[in-house]
Amino acid sequence: MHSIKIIVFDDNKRIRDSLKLLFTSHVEFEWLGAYENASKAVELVEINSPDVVLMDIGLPDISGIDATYAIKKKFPDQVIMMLTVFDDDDKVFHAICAGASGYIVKSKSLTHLIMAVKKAHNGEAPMTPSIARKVLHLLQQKNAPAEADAFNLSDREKEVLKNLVNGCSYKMVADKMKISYDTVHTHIKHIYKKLHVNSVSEAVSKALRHRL
Amino acid sequence: MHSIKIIVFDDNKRIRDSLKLLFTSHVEFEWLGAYENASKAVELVEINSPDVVLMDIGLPDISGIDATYAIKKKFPDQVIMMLTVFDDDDKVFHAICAGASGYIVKSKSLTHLIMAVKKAHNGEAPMTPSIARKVLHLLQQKNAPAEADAFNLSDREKEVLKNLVNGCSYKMVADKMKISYDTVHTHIKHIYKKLHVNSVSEAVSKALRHRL
DNA sequence: TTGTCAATCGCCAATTCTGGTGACAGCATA
DNA sequence: TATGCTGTCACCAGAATTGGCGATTGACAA
Repeated sequence: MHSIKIIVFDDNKRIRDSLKLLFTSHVEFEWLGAYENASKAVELVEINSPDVVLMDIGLPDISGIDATYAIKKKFPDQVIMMLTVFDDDDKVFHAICAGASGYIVKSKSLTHLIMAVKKAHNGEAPMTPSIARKVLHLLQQKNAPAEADAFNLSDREKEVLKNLVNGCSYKMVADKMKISYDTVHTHIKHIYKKLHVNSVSEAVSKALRHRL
Repeated sequence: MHSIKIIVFDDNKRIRDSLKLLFTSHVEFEWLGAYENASKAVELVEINSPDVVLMDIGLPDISGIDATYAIKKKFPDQVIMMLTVFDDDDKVFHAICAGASGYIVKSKSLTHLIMAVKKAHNGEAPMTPSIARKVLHLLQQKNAPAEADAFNLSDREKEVLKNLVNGCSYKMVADKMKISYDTVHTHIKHIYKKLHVNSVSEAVSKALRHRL
């Protein structure tokens, strides 16, 4: 198995130096260089074709997150590991959405870092447990259970609403549910009362927002 | 710091026994017992008030995921760690949505398990990197970038659409955007052509689905 | 300069939606 | 038994939406 090519973007010279020392002293790695800002990140990745990119988040000029977006856009399979002192929800969230493959805080030991880079290169997603926790919470939030019951819609009403969400007109709903147009009308009137809305568009957006 | 109380749900006797041996031989833990099915999980948790629940996924009768839902519903802060041989996307996904605080595969060493339980108890979210990768992918999917450009909507059209999504009528949109009713009408006609729809409800659901 | 396109506005007719007031059967529950 | 809820259906009038047909302006590219 050949060596893992590493490139680094970090504005802190001390960290660049210590990373260089770390990776050049391990034969499993090939050091491609470290850069203090990510403004030329895409070109550098293109030229050097690293196996793993180590990216700081709080970069001047272009943020590590934007750089990650840019790199991922051009090289979707590029492995990028976020390496940072911050671990606030928002940063973590955006980094992940940008396509980061791993996320470890700088306070971790250097052996941890070595392991993490190997894992990332291996297609896994190393991250500190505290980060993992944030990620779990984010995912849980994104998939909060339906709040359908809160509005107390009857089964039939839910069915009508579902069809509305799918873009059906009154007639089409009537057709699909094999009931008369006027019944659909009645159901919808009830739905409107319960959801406190008064148009299909409001009902649809409320339904989707509350995952009914 | 007092000992961490552990309760286990796993249908495999061999595993129950080895977990018992493991945790009773470490003073940091207090062994509350192991059960082969989760049908009484909620009551058992209520009676024993464990610090950490170890839950197998592939349980007979009631699945570990359902049990997790049930426990979390009654005790939202309960720490539950999934302990399983499976790591397919779907199971992982559902376990997380159910509220699992950690997710490690059984193949990991016992020392790993001990560490993981401690971390989970400490509010972190231990998970094997391969699981973490799945979680990242799930989150990335859930937040896929807007495909707005695909439909080629102009800025103004996007703005109108946004207002429709918020449940505005033509009149309200006109008001908000300080343009005439007929202009709104025209914009909407263009939007309908571009999105290949012919009603607000369809447009709204398409917009929300594609995160425009 | 010509053509294209976004953004603005207008009018008209057909269709659809909305809100109101009814009605009736069935089912559960108090 | 009475009451309430769900689900079904009907009619009406006013409001909103939809799909045509236009039009003018300004910006930008061929």
